[in-house]
Amino acid sequence: MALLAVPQPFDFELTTERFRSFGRDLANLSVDGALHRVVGARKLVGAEFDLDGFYRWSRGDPVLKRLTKTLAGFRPSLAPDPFETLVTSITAQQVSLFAAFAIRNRLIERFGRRVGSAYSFPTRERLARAREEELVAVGFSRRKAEYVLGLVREPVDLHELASLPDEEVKRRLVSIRGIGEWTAEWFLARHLARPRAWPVGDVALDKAVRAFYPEAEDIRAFGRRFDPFQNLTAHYLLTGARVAPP
DNA sequence: ACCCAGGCATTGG
DNA sequence: CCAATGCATGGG
Repeated sequence: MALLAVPQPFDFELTTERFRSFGRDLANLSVDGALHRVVGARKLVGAEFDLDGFYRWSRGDPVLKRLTKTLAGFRPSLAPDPFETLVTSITAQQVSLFAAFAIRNRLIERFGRRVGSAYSFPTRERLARAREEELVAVGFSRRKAEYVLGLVREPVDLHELASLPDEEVKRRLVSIRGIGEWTAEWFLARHLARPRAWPVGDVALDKAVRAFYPEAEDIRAFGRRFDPFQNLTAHYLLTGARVAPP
């Protein structure tokens, strides 16, 4: 971390808050204030977000104006690897993040590689050799185990998606069984850092938006007012709902 | 014993 | 096109 150049402003505690709020996270282990991560540190601290532009733009919205002050320096952490992003999202579909983290930790312990006090996330190659029963044993539903095993067999180059526009990324991801709009939007938001990603259908985002904007009706339509900062807005509302509720 | 939680595919109208 | 249903875990 000492050699990592992070743009200012930056608040380490706020940026890593999510890794501590839903139980222990084996792949993003927070110990004694230091964040241990095997690879991808720059992504992890959200270095590529345009916070200055967001803060200037947010002055026109009283809710975000307050949140950007309260959460000053919060850089949404990004997921460094596309495969890990998708598998992690599958674990989080429908269930609480407490349950998702527990299942994900068991997946990592079972199929990942231990590196010091942290673990590397299971590779696509390793999970390609996993059996459905083994995934069920760590807590996946049978259906979700099918999704993961189907994903590892998809002939798609997940790294190539980074070069495509938002809509094309979504189109390709949603064509994969087990990946719907919610998962695709979070991929755009948390892996590719696309400014306009807006995870419609997310129950936590839905609740956060309604908490801060009681007048909100359709969340998809409401997101347009945050253009072109939907991604940062979603993250500030979600974290705000936890640490600085209205 | 419920109910909810950062969805999705499947089925049936 | 939309409504109903099953899924499996963790916390309240």
